[in-house]
Amino acid sequence: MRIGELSKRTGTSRRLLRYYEEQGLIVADRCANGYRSYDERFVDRVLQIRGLLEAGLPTRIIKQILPCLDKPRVIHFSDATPEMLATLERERDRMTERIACLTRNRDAVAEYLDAVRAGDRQAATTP
Amino acid sequence: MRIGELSKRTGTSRRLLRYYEEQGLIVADRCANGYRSYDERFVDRVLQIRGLLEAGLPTRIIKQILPCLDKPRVIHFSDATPEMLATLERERDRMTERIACLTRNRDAVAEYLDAVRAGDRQAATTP
DNA sequence: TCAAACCCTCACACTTATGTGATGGTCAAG
DNA sequence: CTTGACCATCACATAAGTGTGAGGGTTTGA
Repeated sequence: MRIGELSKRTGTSRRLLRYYEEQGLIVADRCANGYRSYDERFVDRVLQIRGLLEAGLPTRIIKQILPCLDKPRVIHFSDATPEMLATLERERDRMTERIACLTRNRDAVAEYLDAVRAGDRQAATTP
Repeated sequence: MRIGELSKRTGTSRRLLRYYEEQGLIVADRCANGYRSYDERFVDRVLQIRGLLEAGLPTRIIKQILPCLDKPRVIHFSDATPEMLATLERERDRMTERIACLTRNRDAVAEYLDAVRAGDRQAATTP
């Protein structure tokens, strides 16, 4: 598929798809005419990237963790330098912190909404 | 406490504390000489703001959800317009999505690290 | 064959969260 | 009274993610 279709299927502008490529997050191959060519797997990959960006991770970090997330879990030990592993552990912990913070605050928002709704119900039944 | 102490206690630069104020996330009162003055509660509040920023929420949204998170759960129904409630529900759902995405990817990173460690152990015991 | 709809690269612009520095006021300790 | 450590505002700068448009090729269908 070409960039336009990938753009539609991921809800991501062409501009951004090119940007992700520039940042090394995806590597498209090229047709004879120079057009980028993507296969099915790019759809999920792009959605994953967007989810991580949305969750506050910078492309620099996403680039580092993406290779760990490939489906046929093939570990290239040559890639896994100690520094790399340390980085990944740090990122894993940071992600855990983010999850905790988001969960705490989401629950508080949800609780607030529930309370408002309870108040509404009471206000409606006891005027 | 003045801005310098709040900065130290929250690990947040003075510049950013002023920025958060400019964005309406915190409201400091002023001493006679114009210095900002903060009480204890600002420490947690600032840490909460940083956690949410870190988790990818923009100040615009943080400003909207912060009032729901106050401890003495006092609901100002006058504040709770239908649009406001709709916004909060949307944000709650977005936060839930972020949490899911982060959890998925964090688990994948953790799994990868575990696999590498298992491989190391095996490589070490069967050379 | 011509137009519409793609694609390419390049470049400038904007927003958001930040850093840094200039310029100057306040205050406490020597 | 001066020095150093605070504080204030203001302005300029930067990186990251993203939009937009110019200038120019390719493909496809009427």
